[in-house]
Amino acid sequence: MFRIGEFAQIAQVSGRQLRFYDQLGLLQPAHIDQQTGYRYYTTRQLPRLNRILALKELGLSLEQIGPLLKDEISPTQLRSMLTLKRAQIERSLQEEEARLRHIESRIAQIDKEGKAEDLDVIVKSVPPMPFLSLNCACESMDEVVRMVRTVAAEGSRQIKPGLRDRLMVVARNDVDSEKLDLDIGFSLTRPSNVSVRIAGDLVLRASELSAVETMATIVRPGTNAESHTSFSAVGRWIEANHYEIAGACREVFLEEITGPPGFEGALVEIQFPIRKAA
Amino acid sequence: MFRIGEFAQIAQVSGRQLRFYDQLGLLQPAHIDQQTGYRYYTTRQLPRLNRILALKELGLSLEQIGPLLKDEISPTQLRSMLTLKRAQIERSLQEEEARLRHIESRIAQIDKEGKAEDLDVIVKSVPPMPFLSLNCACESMDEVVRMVRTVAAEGSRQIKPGLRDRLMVVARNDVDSEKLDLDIGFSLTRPSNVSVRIAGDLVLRASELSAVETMATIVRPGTNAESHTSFSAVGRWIEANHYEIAGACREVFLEEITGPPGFEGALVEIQFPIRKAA
DNA sequence: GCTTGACTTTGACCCTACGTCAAACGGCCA
DNA sequence: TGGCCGTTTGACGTAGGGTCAAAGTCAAGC
Repeated sequence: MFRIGEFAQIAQVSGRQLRFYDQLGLLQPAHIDQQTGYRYYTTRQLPRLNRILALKELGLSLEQIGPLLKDEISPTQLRSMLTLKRAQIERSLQEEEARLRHIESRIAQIDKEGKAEDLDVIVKSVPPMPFLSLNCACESMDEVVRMVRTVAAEGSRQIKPGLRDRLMVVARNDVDSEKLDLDIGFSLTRPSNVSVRIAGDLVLRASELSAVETMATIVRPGTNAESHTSFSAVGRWIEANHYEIAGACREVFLEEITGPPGFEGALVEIQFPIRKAA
Repeated sequence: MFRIGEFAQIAQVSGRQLRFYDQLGLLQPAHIDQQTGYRYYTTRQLPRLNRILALKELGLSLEQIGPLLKDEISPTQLRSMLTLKRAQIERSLQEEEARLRHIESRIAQIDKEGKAEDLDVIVKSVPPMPFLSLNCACESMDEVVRMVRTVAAEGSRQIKPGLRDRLMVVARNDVDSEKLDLDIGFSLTRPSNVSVRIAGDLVLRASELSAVETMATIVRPGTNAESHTSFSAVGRWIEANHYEIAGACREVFLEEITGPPGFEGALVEIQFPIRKAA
């Protein structure tokens, strides 16, 4: 019969831990003095405690361990618990590895360039959303800019605020042909079949933007002139983290476009659908 | 100006999270209505929020992230934080990998043998401790048993209880020669220079058992006849978990030896110093 | 027998990074 | 003006204990 301190020393755990396990019913003392409340343990309880510790080492929670201590537990049940846990560990291993690559690429970037530009790339998922857009194949960036401003202006005027959500540009990057093949329009707060006529034969038509589960995004402040740095930041990030581009890039205008041409102040979120590289 | 819900939706975080970051001072709303307490956010705060999320993704705690958001933070400081974190992740990666190997070996064992025997092997570290022992090279297990019982009996009689701790047998496994080269004696609760004479020329002399940082241990109940299964369980465990034996095996008698010869009821902890295999 | 110091008890609060729930109040649309 | 959703603060919960406090116990030395 040992008091809790000595038993704790033998088993290399803390007294607090033993009291905790007692409280959870995982390991009850062999005897409790009714007068003093002192817990007394015997060496016969060491195997049980060690089994608890061993299962804990495997990553199981104390709650999961409880049932596994009963004698009538079958190897099959134990096996299935372990298999479950294995899957969990494999997942978390991959996450940790990703984190590690991630950090290493940041450190390398700091060493190389003196700063970490792509610190602001974050991964998110987007739900499907109704989209009211115009397809246009532009020849130049200037043409894109003019078209976006036109759509923005007409959209703001003709789509009622309760339906209109945010101005977006979606690349139809089938192949990087000479032309910029874009969908320019507004996401909607709810499905709708309206169409909006702009300047003659240009019409915004309803469609749906599909959901994307993993999307590398960056919020870019400032002018178009600097946009390439944001794009390259995302590109580096994607490469450094072993992803690859898996779809059409989107640009979401987070603010209404106001002021002089060029979108100088507008915050834009650039979104790249990605998937883990093979 | 967005209310918290819309801003949360844009940034793909929960409102609770934004309030929490506000409370920590990580991200304060652009404006708070003094009448209603409503928080209002603008797109200008998205970059800061994204930086928080990105750093969190790297595994930094919110507390660590706080200072990194200040503009005057130098890339050097950032680099050192990241390097620190990298080391942490590398450690936890190794632990997870060990856990995974561990689990897989258990699953394999269940599949092969229908049960998991080495579930009770646990790793601990032991501090250095004073030791009062007799070296003896025995020819047979019978001789070992007799000698251990003699030492146990004499030790119990001659070493005062306050000083005497536990009966131990330490293998001097220089090479596995024919003879069993053992130290048999008692660990002591404090350093001492006493020596104890047993039966003529046999004398227990004081020494010190060195500390061992990683020790694979198992508690074996029952008779010597079954001891080999415990040894082999530890052996399999060591192999499956990519360790190797790194020193002399110890056996610690967790109970006083009483009753008829053979240690039938005595619980013994077997300890193997181990190190990670190359 | 008494003192002293080491040990043990219960209880409470702390940690991360929020999720969940409740009661009360604000904003917006028909 | 009612209804409905959104927002506020506050409290409580999570896993696995660590740490601390006040009060009671044990064993050894004198």
